[in-house]
Amino acid sequence: MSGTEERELVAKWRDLSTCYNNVACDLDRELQDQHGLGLSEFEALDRLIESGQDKLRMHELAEGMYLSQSAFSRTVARLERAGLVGRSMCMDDRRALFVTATDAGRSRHAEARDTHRKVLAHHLG
Amino acid sequence: MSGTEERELVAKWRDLSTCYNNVACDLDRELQDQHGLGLSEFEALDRLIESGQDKLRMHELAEGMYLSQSAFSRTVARLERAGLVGRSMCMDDRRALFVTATDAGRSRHAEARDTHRKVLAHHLG
DNA sequence: AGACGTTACATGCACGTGCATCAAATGCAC
DNA sequence: GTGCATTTGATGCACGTGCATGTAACGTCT
Repeated sequence: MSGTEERELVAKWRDLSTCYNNVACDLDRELQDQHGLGLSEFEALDRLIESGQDKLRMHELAEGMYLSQSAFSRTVARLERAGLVGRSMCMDDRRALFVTATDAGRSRHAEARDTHRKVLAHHLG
Repeated sequence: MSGTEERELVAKWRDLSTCYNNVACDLDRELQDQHGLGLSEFEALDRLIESGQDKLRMHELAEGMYLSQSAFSRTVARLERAGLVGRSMCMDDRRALFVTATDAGRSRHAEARDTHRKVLAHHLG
């Protein structure tokens, strides 16, 4: 690999990193300040509601979210503690848990959604 | 903003997020396993050495690194504890500290640099 | 049925991070 | 000069994360 290629590669990585961190930082701050939601909390709530399903297994909801299993488990626990989602037993498979959005969760999501989209539009639009 | 535009925006953000996390995760793991360096530690060391300067003020080195001042301070502290950089007083401004790479720091960087570039090439090449 | 590996979630722990704050040195106004 | 805001870097604290592990409920194979 030539020095020029290397420098381009590193520059590309720094751009990616800078861009991601700018958006994530801004997003987290806005969601936290205006709606009391962390970024991963919003992301989980958003995926749950946008899925169209009224209940999803933990494992299904976790798919595609860049969080470890433990981090995701705690994220849902925080959402539950805040009254935004509920967890219920799954009778087909008693190891699994269903996650459902509460009314409070739906309305909080509706509010936060605008903030989320606005920040994204500002950075990526 | 139309629903289509929104979905595109969210999709773009998820792509960015996914891509960044994949690279960062892989990079951190490889650097940690093979060279005992965290990602932010490598990044700081890399910027210090690639700067061409043999010493930089903390504040200068921190520029462009997506870390809070406190996180950066601790990152350099870890590098110092590992013997990879040294900190020395700056006589022009006695608040400031100079950071310099040690020989151990330079050789560790030389080793880790290949790993770093290889991971970047694999993901972004 | 019994044994064993696998899957789904939760939890103890160590660690890196950001925020707020602190101490010290500097610059600036007067 | 004195006073005060600003800058530089360190630190206490709370918190989110990943890793390893634990627990319980599957599935499979004999």
